[in-house]
Amino acid sequence: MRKIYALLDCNNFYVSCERLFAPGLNGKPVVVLSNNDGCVIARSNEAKALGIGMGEPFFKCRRQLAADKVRVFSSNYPLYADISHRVMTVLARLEPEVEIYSIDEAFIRLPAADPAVLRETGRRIRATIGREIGIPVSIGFGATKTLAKVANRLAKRQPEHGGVFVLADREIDTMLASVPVAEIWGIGRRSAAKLALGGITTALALKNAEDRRLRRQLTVTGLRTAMELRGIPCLPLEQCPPPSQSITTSRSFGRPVYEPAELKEALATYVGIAAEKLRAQRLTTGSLQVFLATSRFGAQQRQYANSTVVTLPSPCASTTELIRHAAKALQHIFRVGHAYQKVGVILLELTPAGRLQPNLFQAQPDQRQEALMAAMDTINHKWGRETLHSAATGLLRDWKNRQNRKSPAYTTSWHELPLVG
DNA sequence: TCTGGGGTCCTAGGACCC
DNA sequence: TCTGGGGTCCTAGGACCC
Repeated sequence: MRKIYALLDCNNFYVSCERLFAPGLNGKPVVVLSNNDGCVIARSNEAKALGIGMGEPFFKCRRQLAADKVRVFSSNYPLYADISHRVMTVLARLEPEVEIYSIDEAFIRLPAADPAVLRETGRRIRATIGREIGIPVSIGFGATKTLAKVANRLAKRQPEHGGVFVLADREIDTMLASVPVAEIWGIGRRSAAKLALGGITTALALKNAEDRRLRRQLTVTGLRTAMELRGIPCLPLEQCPPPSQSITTSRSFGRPVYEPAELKEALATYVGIAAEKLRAQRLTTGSLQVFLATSRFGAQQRQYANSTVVTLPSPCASTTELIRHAAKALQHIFRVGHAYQKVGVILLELTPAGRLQPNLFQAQPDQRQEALMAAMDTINHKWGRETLHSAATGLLRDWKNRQNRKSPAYTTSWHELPLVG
């Protein structure tokens, strides 16, 4: 049976989450900042209308934001993750074939049908999520994932469609002619520039471009995108997420850091978070990469960035053991005198826990360690991250980043429940 | 003063092997 | 002294995504 794809996308997701618990923000300009209050990463429509750009550094637009009375929030990921989960749960109840693609997007696959029928399906999903969760969403339908993305963009940009748009076969070319090629999913800045040299500036021109040339200029990924625009599905619906291949944790510091002791504390903290994610997915890591860097900006100081990979003696998921290896790796790449801006860790070679290849010299995995980690995860899950943490992560933690405008964790912390009246 | 964090996939080129 | 061809694996870097 012929299938059709839909993309559901939460409108201005982080801003919509903030508005859920502060309805006074509806109709007002609102933005949400990235970690460390660095850049603007979500904007309400009112904020977009004021000309605030996506990814704009906060320090550059700070005065404009204040002058225009824009409400500014630090990002509150526990809140957004929880609301996302609720939206996806409702969607999964309504539709059997769903791929959760990101925190605010999901692909749906459903039997092909008359555009009017699809439109009705879209409206029903949209209304149900709006009623039960309170998050506004847009839904676009198309013959492939890439076309569904295009349809979603039209649903969002053209209010007359009421948030739902079906890209019917006969109007595809007319629509694609009006879409700049850079806005197609999978075509970034670099590819768009390459294509422009050959006169390809619209999605329609990409659709009609010659295969050999696409293959050469943009590799198979570019060719796949063009095929998808032609209505030939090349990207499958991934209903169960494939297991992670790597887990990264890193943060920018709130101020430049010079002291190795502070770097070590920060690194231990991130290793602890990464290891917790690792255990939550029931994985172990076979090697880890430690990296550190000075700021990419500010030409006045010397820049330095380096990284190193450590292979572990045997696969491991213990915070304390990983901290030990990471600290040793850090010593290798640390150079005195630099103004460091960030440090981080990547866990690699992830394999399912339980089927360990034990080290020849270590008869069996350390069961006391495992029990300790399990207890720590349980406590932290119940009482909040880092209720219990390794002493290596420090007590003073003066290096921590800034988050001066954070809303409460309304739905995930007993201490921060919203008050009524 | 102040510029995020976490991922995936693809390719070219080098090392190594037979 | 000169001279082949085919294959795998690994890594770094580029590009893209949200």
